[in-house]
Amino acid sequence: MSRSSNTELRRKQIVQGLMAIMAEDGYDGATIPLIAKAAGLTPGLIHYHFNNKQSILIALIDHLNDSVQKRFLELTKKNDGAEQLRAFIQAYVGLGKGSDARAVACWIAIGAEAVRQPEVRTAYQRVTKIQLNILEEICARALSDAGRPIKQKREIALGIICAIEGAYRLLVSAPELIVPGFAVRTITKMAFGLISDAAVSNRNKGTS
Amino acid sequence: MSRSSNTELRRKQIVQGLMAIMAEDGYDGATIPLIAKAAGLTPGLIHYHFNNKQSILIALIDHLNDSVQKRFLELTKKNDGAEQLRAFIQAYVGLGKGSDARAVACWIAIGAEAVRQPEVRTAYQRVTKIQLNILEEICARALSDAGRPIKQKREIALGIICAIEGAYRLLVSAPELIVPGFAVRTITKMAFGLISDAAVSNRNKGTS
Amino acid sequence: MSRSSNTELRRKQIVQGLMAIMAEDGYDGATIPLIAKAAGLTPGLIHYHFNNKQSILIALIDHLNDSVQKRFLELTKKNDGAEQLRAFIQAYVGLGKGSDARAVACWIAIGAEAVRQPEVRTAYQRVTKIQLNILEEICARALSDAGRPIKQKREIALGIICAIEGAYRLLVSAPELIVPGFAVRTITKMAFGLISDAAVSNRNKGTS
Amino acid sequence: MSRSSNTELRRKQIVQGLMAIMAEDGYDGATIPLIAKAAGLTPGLIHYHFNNKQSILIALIDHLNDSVQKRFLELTKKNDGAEQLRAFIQAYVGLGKGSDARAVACWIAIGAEAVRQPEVRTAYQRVTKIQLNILEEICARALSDAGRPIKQKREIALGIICAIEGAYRLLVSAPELIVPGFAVRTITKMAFGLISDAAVSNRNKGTS
DNA sequence: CATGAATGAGAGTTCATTCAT
DNA sequence: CATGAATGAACTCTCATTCAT
Repeated sequence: MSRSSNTELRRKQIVQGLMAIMAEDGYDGATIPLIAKAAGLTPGLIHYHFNNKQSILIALIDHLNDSVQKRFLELTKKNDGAEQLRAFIQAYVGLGKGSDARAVACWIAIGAEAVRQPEVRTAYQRVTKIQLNILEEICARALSDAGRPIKQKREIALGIICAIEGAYRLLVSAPELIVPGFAVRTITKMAFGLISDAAVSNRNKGTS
Repeated sequence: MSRSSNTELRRKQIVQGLMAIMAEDGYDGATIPLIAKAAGLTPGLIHYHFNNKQSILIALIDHLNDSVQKRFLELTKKNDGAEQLRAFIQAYVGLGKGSDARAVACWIAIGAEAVRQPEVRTAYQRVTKIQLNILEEICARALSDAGRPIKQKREIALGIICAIEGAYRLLVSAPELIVPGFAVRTITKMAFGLISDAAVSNRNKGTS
Repeated sequence: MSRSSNTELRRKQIVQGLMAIMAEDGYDGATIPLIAKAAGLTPGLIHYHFNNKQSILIALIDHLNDSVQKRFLELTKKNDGAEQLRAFIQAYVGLGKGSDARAVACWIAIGAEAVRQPEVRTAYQRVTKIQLNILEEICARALSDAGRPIKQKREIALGIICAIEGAYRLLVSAPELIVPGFAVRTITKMAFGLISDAAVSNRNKGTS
Repeated sequence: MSRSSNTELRRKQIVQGLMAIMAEDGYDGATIPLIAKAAGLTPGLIHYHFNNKQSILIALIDHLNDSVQKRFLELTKKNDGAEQLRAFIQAYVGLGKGSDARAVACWIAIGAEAVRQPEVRTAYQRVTKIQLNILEEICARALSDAGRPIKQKREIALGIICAIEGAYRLLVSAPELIVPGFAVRTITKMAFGLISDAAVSNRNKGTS
């Protein structure tokens, strides 16, 4: 092998450094010197491997997407729609089961940055859409298994994603209010409530 | 002899200024000069009426709590638990119905700041708890009306709050993914799913 | 008496306020708001009674001069030169004997301000000169009593003033180095050393 | 590969810049932009080489200590205690003989800052103690040479230090009162007065 | 690749002073 | 006399970014 570039290694170090700092200090609090220190590198080198601070954040978003998808794949081997749905929720909100509190804290900060930085919003939407599509398929299967029409798979998936994102919020922003184990338990109930409600939902149309 | 105080007026102006800027630029992007400009005041005067930037944020949190509660009170005149629950969800996620997209964007930024600033976290938790308590009482009534045990009112309320907070996130961070009218419709379904599931939830205990 | 102005009272309050704050925070640390608070007044009123901050300082210098002179007059009733010299040193460095640690700390800060503010320097020199003149007379009497020529009264007085000012410095800037009771004891010795040396000082002329 | 550091050079420049400005404008008057200008650097660079303004001051205190000690070593080659004592006083108050009026003005400002900044007080006390220890040894030798008990070396040294510090004060704060050449001449007399008084000081015990 | 010095803009904050009330 | 709101300048300090070495 020729003397290989260590760019990929460095980029990983830097993204990990951003994650470590951002989890505690937010995006603005994650300064280049702090990221460099956490990564064991010098500030100048950061800008050799990344054009600017924002592009590190984009890389982190992709990294988080990769790892949550990997975790999902590990957990779901079942063919049954309901089981896959449980596995999905496990993978996303089951903190302490392979998940990472730092990643969740970063994700909250990323959502806030998405409001103001268009490029970040695009990346945030992209990975959210990927996960939404996965979940939509799972919902379709679960609906089909339950003998319900799959027409509402999109809104059901969106509802579940909302509940998951909201649980993240409370977990990092108001941890004292959280009942242990609540998140997986309750979100699962909400998800299956939506699935079983699907056939009869026309009754509630007036409520929107 | 002495001048009459206009501090309350000024403080309101400043809080409104913070809200206007923060909705677009986040907390760190809302600099004192920008807030002052938005409020039609000079930067020096900001610090005459507030000790520091953080205390403006705390005041904004209280203001948001006040207005959302006021909106809730306006919408709920019914005695029926289910109707109150619908009204609550309306009040909180019914954007375009007296709600304010800026307020939602701010709330997202506040949750992110709550991670890193202890005083902000305290304030965030305080108002979340207030709303959680209100919702808990509504859930208790709805459960009682439906002939279900009210034991699970806390977790149900938490689940609904999660869905609402998560909907906020998507609305401001990934607006393109949102189906119009989805939020009120789906969160209402999830809420009633939890209510009607309450009596039979022992079956699902293994899923947590 | 007619409705008298309270200007003199207010000026005293303000000067006392400056002294209280300046003793701990220095001249720059003694901000108008802090002085006002210490004086139980409002910041705006400060500038009604004094043109600017510097003029409060000048007033304080005069006040300190007044009180140290008053203290000196109380202590010296003797006609004997040596006794008067002892009384003078007592009055100036005898902390704990009617003296005021705050006044000493202020005096140090005043000396530092004298370097940069010409008006302050003038005031500082003026009161130092007053005290120098008093001391010079005392030295002249002591020299005369001892049968020495009074020609060196000026330099002797200056030397004693130096020792006193230096003792102030150490007392407030390096209190841990001070041996209790050292100041009065040693400065008295140095003073009488100069007095008794006066007649024979020609021997040492080469040392300057 | 990596750049060689010029930090030491820059730190020296900055300390010199502080000294130049502080001698005229005091510590608070020596703003970062002024220091930078005097050092021929940009304000931002100041904080690259020093954590904060206070740490520049601490560095200056150490620098002043170094140079006064160096000056003392140059002047004293004698083994005779009395000669060393003369050399010490020369080194410390002999302005115009290798000394620096700016250094003296800074030293006055440093003493004033020592009152309010604990870290500065510590540094001030540290270097004062170093010089006190040196002087104490010299006094011990001089006392021994004169056939006196050395028990009082500490108080004698303190008294001389007081006189020196006080002379500094008058030199910069009330220069018009100073007689040329007075300082070295008179302090030397006071010092030798204390030395020769040592054996008979019990007589004066009542005067403290 | 890597270092770390350097820049310039801009942050939050404080202040002496003024002045309408 | 007295208040306290208001101003504008200046402060220390931090930062993303650049670039000579």
